[in-house]
Amino acid sequence: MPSSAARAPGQNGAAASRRVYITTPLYYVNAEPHLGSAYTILICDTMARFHRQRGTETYFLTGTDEHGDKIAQAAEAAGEPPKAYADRISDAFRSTWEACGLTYDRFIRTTDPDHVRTVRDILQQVYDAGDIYFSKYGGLYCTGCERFYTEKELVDGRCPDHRTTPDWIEEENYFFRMSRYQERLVAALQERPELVRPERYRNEVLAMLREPLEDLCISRPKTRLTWGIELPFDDRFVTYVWFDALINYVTAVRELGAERFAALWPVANHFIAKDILKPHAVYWPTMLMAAGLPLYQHLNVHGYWTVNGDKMSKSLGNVVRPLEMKDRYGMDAFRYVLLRESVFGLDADFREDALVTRINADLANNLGNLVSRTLKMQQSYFKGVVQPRSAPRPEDDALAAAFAGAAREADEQMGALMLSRALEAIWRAADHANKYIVETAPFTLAKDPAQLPRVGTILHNLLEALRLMAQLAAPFLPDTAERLRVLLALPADGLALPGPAWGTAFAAGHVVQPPVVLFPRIDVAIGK
RNA sequence: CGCGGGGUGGAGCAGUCUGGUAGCUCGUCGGGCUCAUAACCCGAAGGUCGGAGGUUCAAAUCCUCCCCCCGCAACCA
Repeated sequence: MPSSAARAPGQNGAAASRRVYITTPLYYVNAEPHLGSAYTILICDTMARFHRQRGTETYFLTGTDEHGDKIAQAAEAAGEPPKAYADRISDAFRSTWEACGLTYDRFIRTTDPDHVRTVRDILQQVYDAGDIYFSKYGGLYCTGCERFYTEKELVDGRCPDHRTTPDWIEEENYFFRMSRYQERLVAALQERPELVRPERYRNEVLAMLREPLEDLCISRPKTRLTWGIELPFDDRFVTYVWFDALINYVTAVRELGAERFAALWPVANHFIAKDILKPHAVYWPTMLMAAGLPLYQHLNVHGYWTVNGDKMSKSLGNVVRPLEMKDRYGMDAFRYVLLRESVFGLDADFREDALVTRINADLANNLGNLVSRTLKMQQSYFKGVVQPRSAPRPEDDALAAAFAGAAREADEQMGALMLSRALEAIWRAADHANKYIVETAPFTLAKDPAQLPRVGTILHNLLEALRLMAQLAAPFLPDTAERLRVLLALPADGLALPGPAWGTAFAAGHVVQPPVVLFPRIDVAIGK
């Protein structure tokens, strides 16, 4: 049954249309994966799993952005050709994401031939349409940095890095007539309030657009930079890295053929962090307008992570690496903490002590222990054999209702990108199941043989609760959901939605497994 | 006159858009249970929601002013 959220227009259009296209940013290959890059892709992975579980056609894209000045310089510093350097870092991303069990459909690289082709096609098209022109550009250029500076960026008129006075140089370049699309972009933001969300970022974009929009310089002369995609209409220049990178979102689905492109592109959901808001909320939609393509469905913007209250940086040495967290705590636990401890759109603080507390409280004590006690009783009293359910009592109905309510609320919250609240809702249902055990006290009833049928019913209900926990938690904790599914001896597709009605998933004679510890409690003092 | 974010019981955070019993997790104290990962359940203490003024029958929430903290070089989601 479709939830109210799935039907709410604008709220959850992706679900309503039964297909969704999810993208991470393309990670720039000048640094290796860290907490921030992991967070974005984890949200995307969770959303993708959520939609797939509901039978929504889902395409999920990630990849790496590999052209531009900074990469050329980093490669030189590393004593490698740019492509070899990009290969190396790109592999680091891919292998990290693979180790994390992420379920993207394609890992695109801006050096991929199909992408290069698409970029050149679009450039040519926009050029032919008259939205790209050739002009002189003057600016303050630091030869040490090989880049232009604005007056504001200079410190006492000097380059902040080299402390030299930049030269005024003039250069001829190609420009994209972005200014032409300013009004249309403002109109789009007003007509579709959820184009950029949460609202704080939409407001920020509207604030940017109160100033006149300048045209965008989209080329770099090869005399200055060769590591890029050559302009199709002038081989003396390569493409500015943002113009190149953003187009990846189109490349990936264009390669799937015209039909799927037409279906998937309008339901594009980009997920980004707030630092790259402007390219995605201003450059990209105007580029799409110029290319005659529809705008994306949503630009979803999240906040930043600090670490123990500090900005995460290499110089502070507090960079959190996803693989280290996975090795130390397990991928599901790491996923859970990131998604539970942050509110989409707001900044969040990562603290390892808070992570341990959260894992112990929610995963070990609440969910893990619920699994242990339920399966243990099922084992002790019935050797794992599921008993028939007799007529439900009010407390049984209340348990079922708690899970139905959690499912509904999780759906609603996911539609609004409130992953943390979806998890809260699901865990309230687990709470309810723990209370249900105390309330119904099957361990007391079991002492009286005459009460065994009631005990069987209670445990049957609890197994249903575990099944729904696995089902609801699956997008967030995929490995745990799978382990639970196996413990419950459910079929491989046993967690898909909509699943069997409450009380009908376990046939007579069904045998479940003895308990295992899903999440060992972590000793706070040691950290494990 | 820069831009943005934030100030909510001991700690960490939701809630503010769409005013109406101040909520969650952890911690503390007391009790219960014994199926369970010393887990689970119940109860309690603890907050003038940064300050001042205003609107309102009613303000953490709307308006005005003020104070304080944090980002805005690079790395980079």
